[in-house]
Amino acid sequence: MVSPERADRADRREELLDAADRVIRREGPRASMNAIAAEAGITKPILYRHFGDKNGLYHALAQRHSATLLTRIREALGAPLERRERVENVIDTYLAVIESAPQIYRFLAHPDPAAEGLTPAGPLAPTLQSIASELSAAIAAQVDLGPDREVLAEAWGQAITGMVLAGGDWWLEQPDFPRDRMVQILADLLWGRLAAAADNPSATNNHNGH
Amino acid sequence: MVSPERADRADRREELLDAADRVIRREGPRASMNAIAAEAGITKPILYRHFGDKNGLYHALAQRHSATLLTRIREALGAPLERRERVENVIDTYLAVIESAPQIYRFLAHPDPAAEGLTPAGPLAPTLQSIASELSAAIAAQVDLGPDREVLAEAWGQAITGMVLAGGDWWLEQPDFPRDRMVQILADLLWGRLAAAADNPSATNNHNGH
DNA sequence: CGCGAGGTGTTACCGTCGGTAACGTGACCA
DNA sequence: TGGTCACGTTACCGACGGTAACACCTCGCG
Repeated sequence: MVSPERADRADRREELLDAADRVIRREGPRASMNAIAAEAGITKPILYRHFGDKNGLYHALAQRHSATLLTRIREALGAPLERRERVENVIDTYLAVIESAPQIYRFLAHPDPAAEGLTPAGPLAPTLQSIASELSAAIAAQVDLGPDREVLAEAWGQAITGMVLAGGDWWLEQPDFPRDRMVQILADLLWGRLAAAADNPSATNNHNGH
Repeated sequence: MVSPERADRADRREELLDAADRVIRREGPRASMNAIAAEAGITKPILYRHFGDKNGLYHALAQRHSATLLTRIREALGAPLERRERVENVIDTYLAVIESAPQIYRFLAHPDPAAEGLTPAGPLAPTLQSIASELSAAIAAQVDLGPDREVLAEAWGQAITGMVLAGGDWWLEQPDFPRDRMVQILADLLWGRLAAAADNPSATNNHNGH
């Protein structure tokens, strides 16, 4: 074989994940097992020996990337800042990551739902579920929300994750849209700016209209 | 043929959509064209003659359901209420719909991304994109947001849609969780309750900690 | 040295899916 | 009667996820 020296199995696994990473970066989250195998210079059965099935590979690959993302989010969540700055920090961290590797991010956030099927743990991808949990825990620990603390924190964790997800998806497609501006927009939304703003004086459609 | 009288083509199309609807309700959004054809008592090529491809069928089916959803959302967005009540009304409308037919809703919100591929128009499903647009338009028309009005409205439309989507997904899986309570939780979030709440006095992890 | 064991790799296949080509069949109309 | 046209079929294609079966290479051990 051309491969010079063969490392042990764990290293080999990392090589395969590198190959999968390259293919997904190039072709998006719908890369086929054949394509990944070809990129690695081998054929399908080897992939299956290492990862069981496509979900196994995707799971391994997702863990790899989400580990760093989760770590950074966790840091941002625990940073000794005022709450507004902390929230901005978390959002900025997320947006920075998805900006730096959009294809990989798409793979993490919008995985091909084929074949995994039964995920009763909600339609958020596993990585985002982890983020949501982290967020819920941080809210419950840091904010005084009264007796409904736990439920509120959990629901809000999910909702905020979905909010930043959708906002980030949209932002990625806006050309020349500064990241810090998007952070402000999302933080402002969370800060109730929509609720606090005045009615539009020239409104034609609101309840003052007619 | 067993079919007694054959209606004209448009009616036939509705019959096929009914069949697809039944299959999706039973098997979820991943129903195969074969299964749908079988449910309708015919074979695949007829489906393809009517709908072009799988996306055509899905699109037709989505329009059918999203039409009513969009109408109701639009009504709620234009209702002559105070803003908070209007927002609650919109969220409640959405949650009521997804509660009444979860499988259909999942089909609308989380379609099988196979084969449609190139949707550079964002990862929100088409139906949700419509909702987001509607929402953005309503915000831009009704709320005084200063010079950044349009950008804010568009970004918030996406973000709020994602927020309610993720929140709704989570809520669907909580047993015995009253809908109006979830509406309040989401509206409170939009109203900045997270931002306004006090720090948790017994916090171990916040910036007062050490 | 011979020889089995086990890991690495292959080819060739299966079932399913979305999608299509080619053909049959009936009603309707000049 | 013969032609046309829509409705329906069977049979197929290529791509996919996944697997069985076999080849090779190397290493430890008598």
